[in-house]
Amino acid sequence: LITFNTVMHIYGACGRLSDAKSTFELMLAEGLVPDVVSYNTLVGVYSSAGLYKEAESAMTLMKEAGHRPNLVTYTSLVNAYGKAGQPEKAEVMFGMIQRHSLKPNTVSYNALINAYSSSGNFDDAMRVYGVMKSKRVCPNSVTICTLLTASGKGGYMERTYEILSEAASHNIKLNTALCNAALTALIGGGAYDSADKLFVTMQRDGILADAVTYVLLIKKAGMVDDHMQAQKLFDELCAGAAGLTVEACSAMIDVYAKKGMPSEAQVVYEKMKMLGCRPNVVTFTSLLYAYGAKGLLKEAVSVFEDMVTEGIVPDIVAYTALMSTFNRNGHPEKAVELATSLQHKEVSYNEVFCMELLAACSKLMDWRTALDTFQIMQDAGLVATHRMVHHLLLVIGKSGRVEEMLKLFFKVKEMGLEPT
RNA sequence: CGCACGUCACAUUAGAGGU
Repeated sequence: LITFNTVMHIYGACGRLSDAKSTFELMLAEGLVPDVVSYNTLVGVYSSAGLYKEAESAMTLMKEAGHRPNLVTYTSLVNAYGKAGQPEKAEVMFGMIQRHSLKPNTVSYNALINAYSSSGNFDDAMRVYGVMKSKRVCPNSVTICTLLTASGKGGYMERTYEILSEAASHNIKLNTALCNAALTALIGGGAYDSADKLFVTMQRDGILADAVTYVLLIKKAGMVDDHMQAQKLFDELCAGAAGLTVEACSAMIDVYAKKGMPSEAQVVYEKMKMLGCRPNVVTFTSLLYAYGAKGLLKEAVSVFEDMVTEGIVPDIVAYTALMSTFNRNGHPEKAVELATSLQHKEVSYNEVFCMELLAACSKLMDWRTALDTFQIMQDAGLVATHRMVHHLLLVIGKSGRVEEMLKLFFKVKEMGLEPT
């Protein structure tokens, strides 16, 4: 039984949801009776993916089998809603914990705080933290880490130190993950000097920098235009004990991409392969961008092809980067063609992708495709933004279709998007 | 014999668009 539970968990951890589910079914077929942990694992697998509907039906399955959901089950569901970007529902689910006469513990509170953090709602994250303290539930280092992330995402970088002092007052020792979270908040808020200072403090206090720390520092170096420093850090990581990661390599390549140094990016790419670090879709996208931004269309396209040859499935970001390369290098028709060929594939459009497609339409004065794009967006349930609509109006207008343009203008207004 | 010990929930890092 424990073996099956563990296997399910492993599948879930690497995103292979259907394998996790079939393991559960296999378990039944083998005549084993799933226990509370089995069901919780199943709920947890779906929750981490933000699939709250599936998580809820797993809980229903659990009840039908005669098990009562426990604190772990409910906390998973709080997490499910958090991951789905629905903190209000997470809060409701949190309330269910008490309604079933269970007592939320530190992990439950952390999950709820993180639900608010993920959606950028720092105030509510802090509010829940306050409730947690008033109920005498002890915060731990995960709590502090989550709050730091919340402050960064919500744009309250200046509260970093205040939160760190919360850690001190609860006798929570700083660790690497905590410092990384603080560094992220500081760097995200542009407080580069403070970030440097914190890094010095880390070293002084013997808190080891890990691969995540290096990613942050490499990124920061890129942001202050110091690619030499970024490379130095990268070399340090390659040589050091922390271990090289794809994230670090991708970050390094991205620094060069943004600096317009594709050959240096290529060198990093070669080096990572030599060191046995496998490039992923992010790595390839950054490399592609490096070439595309420099006007090297052929090279960019060949990076894309290499990626596919390597058996890596391009995602929506990779496709968008390729489209943008076409657009920037005088081939908007290829961008449109690419988008058209995607209609049969398993990629879901997002707003960025649609904007890039619109940019192509605009260059081609292709108002029909532009309107189609808008329709596809609606069908996909994406909300129309002002930027999107402005772009669209311009394309149609510039194509000389005043009637269609006006029609759209009023249609959008009716949809509830007030003209600015 | 006792004790300890295995499976479930929470946090930090990389890529694309700008009227």
